[in-house]
Formats: sequence, C-alpha cells, structure tokens
Amino acid sequence: MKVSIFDVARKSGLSVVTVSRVLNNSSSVRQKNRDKVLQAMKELDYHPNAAARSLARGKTGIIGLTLTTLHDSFFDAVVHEINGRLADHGYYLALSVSKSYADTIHRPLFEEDRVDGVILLSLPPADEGKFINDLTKKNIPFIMIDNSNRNPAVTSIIVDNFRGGYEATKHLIDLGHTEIAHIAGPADYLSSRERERGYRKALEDAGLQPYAVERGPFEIPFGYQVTMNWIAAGKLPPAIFAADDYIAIGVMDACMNEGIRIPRDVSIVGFDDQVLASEFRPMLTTMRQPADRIAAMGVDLLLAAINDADARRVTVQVEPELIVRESTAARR
Amino acid sequence: MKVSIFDVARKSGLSVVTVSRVLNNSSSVRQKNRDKVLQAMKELDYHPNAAARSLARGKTGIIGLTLTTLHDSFFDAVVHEINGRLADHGYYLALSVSKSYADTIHRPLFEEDRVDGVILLSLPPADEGKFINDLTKKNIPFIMIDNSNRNPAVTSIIVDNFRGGYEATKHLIDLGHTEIAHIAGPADYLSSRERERGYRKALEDAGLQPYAVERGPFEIPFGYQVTMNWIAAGKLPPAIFAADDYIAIGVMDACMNEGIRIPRDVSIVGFDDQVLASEFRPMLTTMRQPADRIAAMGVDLLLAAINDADARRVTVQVEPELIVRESTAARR
DNA sequence: TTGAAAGCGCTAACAG
DNA sequence: CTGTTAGCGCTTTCAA
Repeated sequence: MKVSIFDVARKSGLSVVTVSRVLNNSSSVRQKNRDKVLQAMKELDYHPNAAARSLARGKTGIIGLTLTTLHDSFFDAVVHEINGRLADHGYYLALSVSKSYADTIHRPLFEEDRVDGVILLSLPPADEGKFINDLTKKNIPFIMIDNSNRNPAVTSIIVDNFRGGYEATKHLIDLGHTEIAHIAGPADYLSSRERERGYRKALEDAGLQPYAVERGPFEIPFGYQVTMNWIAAGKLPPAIFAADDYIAIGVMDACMNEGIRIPRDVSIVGFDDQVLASEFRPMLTTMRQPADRIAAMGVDLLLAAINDADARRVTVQVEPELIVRESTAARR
Repeated sequence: MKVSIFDVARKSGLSVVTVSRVLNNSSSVRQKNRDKVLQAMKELDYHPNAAARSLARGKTGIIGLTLTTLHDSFFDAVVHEINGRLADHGYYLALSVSKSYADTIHRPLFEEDRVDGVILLSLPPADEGKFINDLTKKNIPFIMIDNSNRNPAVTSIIVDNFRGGYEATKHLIDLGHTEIAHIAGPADYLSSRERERGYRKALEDAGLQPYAVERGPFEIPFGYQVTMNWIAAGKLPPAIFAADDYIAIGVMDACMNEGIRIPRDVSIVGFDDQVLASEFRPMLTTMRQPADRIAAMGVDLLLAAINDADARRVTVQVEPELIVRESTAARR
C-alpha cells in the first residue's frame, strides 16, 4: 500500500541512500542512476514522508504564520507574497488563525517542533509579550510584522506610520485645508499613536491647530458614528484624516446618507489601502502599506534568523505611499 | 538542550514506555508514577516532538484547509468554528491559501502525509476535479464545502441556494414588488445558478416575469456598474435581488451616489450576510449562510471519514436564513 | 502495571 | 560515486 524509499530502492536496483540523494538533489549521483531512481519513483507514485524527513533532519520545512482574522485585504496581500517567496526557498507556509493568545489555538503549532520558524502578523498589542516569551523559550526563530511594542531583542518590520500620518495630513494641507480633524485608532496600537503623532506634527509644521480628534476601533461603524455626531452638532470638519480605511468608509457612508458630497463638502483620507477603498465610490484617497516589500523583508529576515541563530536583531521600517484618488479635493 | 522522552524517563525513574503512556493518557499507569512523570515533564518543560509521533503513529493530528482568500468574513466565521471544533477532538488546523490549483501552493501539504484529512472550502469550480483527483489518489480523507460540481463519490456540504434565492425573491414579492431584477454571479458557480433558479421560480409561482437579469463577478464594482447602466438607461428596477452581498453593496453605492434612496426608491436583498452587510447604512437585508452549522457538519463528516475509510459519502444541504434589515421596503 | 525491543521512513556520517 | 550503519523521538507489540 504505502510506498517508501525502500520500495524505490529495490525497484531501481540501488540503495536507499542513493534514492535519498536524488531526493535531495545531491550532485554526486551518476546521471544514469538518477534516471533509474526517478523512473522508479514515478512508477510507484512515490512521495517522501514528511514526518520521517523532519525527524531525521531536525527540521520541518514549514513556517508558521499567525493571523487574527481572515477578513482583511492587507493581510491577504502580505500572506500571498510571503507564500510565494517562501516557496522559492523550499518552505511551506501554514497559517493559524486565532483572535487572541488566550484562544490557545496556535500554541501547539509552536510547541511541538512543527515549524522551523514563525511570522507573527499584527498581533493584538497586549498579546505580543506572551508570544515572544513562548517562542524565545522554545528557541524558535521568529519575526514580527506590524508589532506595537518596541523590543530591540526582536526582529520586526513596521510601517513608518508617523510618516504616513504626516503625509496624509500634509496632502490635506496642500489642498488648502485648515480645519482638519483626525479619527484615531485604539491607543494600544503603536500604529494609531504614530499616525496621530504624524497628524499633529504636520499641522504644527503648517502653523495649524487640530480641529478635532476622536479615538476608537478600526471599524466602519465607528467612523459612521463619529461623523453622525459631528453632523448632529453642526460641526462636521471639511477635512478628515482617518487612521484606517474602515473608519474612513464609515465616514463616507454617513456623509452620503446625509446628502453631504465627497469630496465637494468633505475631503477624507484613509490608511491601509484595503481593496474596499478602491471599490467604493468615491474611491478613497489613502496611504498604502507596501505589502510586497513587507513580505519580502519578512521572509529575508526570518530565513536569516533560521540559518544563523545569532543573526542580528533588527527593526526595519517601510515607507507607506500616498494614493490620491477621489475623496479629497481643494478647499472651497 | 533538546529534551526528549528519554530525559523525562530518566528524571522520573521510569521507562520511556511509561512516559509515553502518560503522554497518551493510557489508563494503565499507577497514579503515583503518573504524577512522577508529569512532575518531570513540567520541570524539564518537555513537549513531545510532533514529527516523531507522526512517524510512529502514522498520523499527524493536523487537518488541512484550503482557502482562496483571506478577505471574506464568511470564510472567517466558518474557519473560526472549524478551528474550535477540531481542537475539541485533538486536531489542529493548518490553513493554506492559494487563488487556484495552478498555484500549486497547497499541494505539498497533501502529498507528503502532512495531514490526516482535508477540508476544501469554496474552491474555484474549475479546480474541483483536480483536487478531488489528487486527494483520492493519495487516499487522504476529505470533504468539500460549497462545491459547484455535484459528485456522489464526494462528501460535501452545500447551502440550499435554490431555497435562498426563492426566499429572497419571495420577500420582495411579499413586500408588494412586481418589477424585480436579479444580478447573478458567475455561471460556473452552482450557487449562482441555484440562486437564479430560485429567483425565477419564486416569480413564476407569483405569476410574475423577471424584470431583468444581469450576470457577472461577485464584486462591488460589478454591482455598481450594472446599476449605473440601469440608471443611465432610465430603467432602474424598484426591487433587486443580488446574488451576493458585495454586488448588493455596489448597487447601494451607485444609488447613494446618484441620490437614489434605499429602500424608499429601491429595495435590495443580498446574499451571504458578510459583516460588511450590517456595517453599512442602510443595513442590508440578506440571506445568511449558517457558518456554525456548516462548520459543525464539516468537522463531523470529516472525522467520520478519517475514522472509517469507507464511511458513506453524503451531500448535506444546510438552509440559509432571511435576515431582514433596512434595505427593503414595501412597494410605493 | 511495567519495560525491552523493534520499528515508523528518512538522512547523516563514514567507508569503500 | 555508492552503500553500510546508526540514529532522529516516539509508539507498539510482547513478555514479565
């Protein structure tokens, strides 16, 4: 039933060692024999057993990646890129979804030598320490993407959110706006804090004051609610920088429902460049996070950590990019 | 450095066999000895090596699940449920994302005995056959969720989309509408075809004619475009059943941009109950697919297939449910 | 109730 | 260039 390396050896008239060699592309196999082995493998429809290889080699060829949700186009883009790049290096990606550390779902993946390395993607800020602790103790190489707690002992990749907040705000200022509000994300996210800091700095550099600042979750209903409140109070800002595309979409939704035109009456900038941002009309002006660069750096750094246990820990920043679409216009 | 079952045996003064027994909850271990072993494990921070266990037992304890995107709240809900249920049975879920079979990304997961079973979630219709073929040949138990090709030899779970399409349309009819259009999904999806069939049947039963039927991808821009075309042609239907929430949202977006009120001027029903459907105003009336029931059935059926190689293949249907929200109103 | 011994399928020295 | 010999860490007979 099960065909093993042994069957291939017998069938090809060579030893298991030779078979193993062709399996691993060892150069020291006579072409003729290699062909024989390959032929036997094909005829037997042989596929090596992953567990046996892992056990013998002490590595699994699998990289684990943690995810908090399967409902985010930015994650989708990052993971897609990582997948491809890892494959180029002979590694496979296994994803594990779980809202939080307490769920305990992905711990077993790290605790039984199932993976050669781990990528921690946008963890809940409060959980970061626990993951770092577990992985460090287990001596599993890992990197973090978009983490909130600075930690020089951990290799991480973060977007320059200060710069992003600055540029987004600057774009509005350049359009002639002077009354610019900000809807910030949760305070425990470094990204929220940095985007807000960028917003404030840009205003300061232009000699302006914040028009208003609200803070809440990265969700459509929050942006909607804030906007409805502003409208009800009769002080809807003519320009808004939202910390996140979902918040921005909530803002647009509220405006459209109230008959307020975008960008004629209100200009709005989001952050992340979710696909929703460009599917919706008016299409949202936003700061794009470069998923491809993030993925590329992530894979490189993780592989470096795997291949050299004491590779230097670094924190790399990647620059976001302003994507101007239809939701912003000059002040009237 | 690495602590193995051997170290635990030595430390506890018992044999590896006994340690293995407590690891597997064998009842035949004197409580006293069990405690000693447990104690030793704790002190050594021992965790069994997954590869070794898999090799010795011939099974991995991992269930693979294929995904085409990480950007869908329905998938998110289904996977979340599956995750939990599988954990209850001692299995862990490993996800693999790939847009299509050709990507080849998840095949290695199936080809090297890395998983004990597989769940194929909403595959591209054209790829179904290839996956079935691969898995069948490798003799790996699997089930399909939301597949498009009927295949009595394969265990699958599908939503009763005919019923869904019927009820959605009936809802509009009950509201007094007589001019009801349908925006269908891609023809190669069984779900699209069935929803449309349900739509036509409901109209027929009410003695009505289809007002219009358009067909295209399950995407916001498509719904938007169709609607804009209708508006331009001066024949926007007063009631629309969209095959999917994204299409429906595109319709709403177009209407709002054109100053057409929903549900006053146009009633619209979607399908899937994506979270977006209830985050947007007006909140969308839609057909909910019961993620929890789908997940529960999926896990049960897969485990049955794993535990009994010739368990009967079945196709189970689950019923969708009409969720009435704000996007539909009585005909004026 | 416990343990000795024999694998699970593959790779890694080490010879030849 | 090829094969022999040991394991990798755990589970599984089979005896005791």
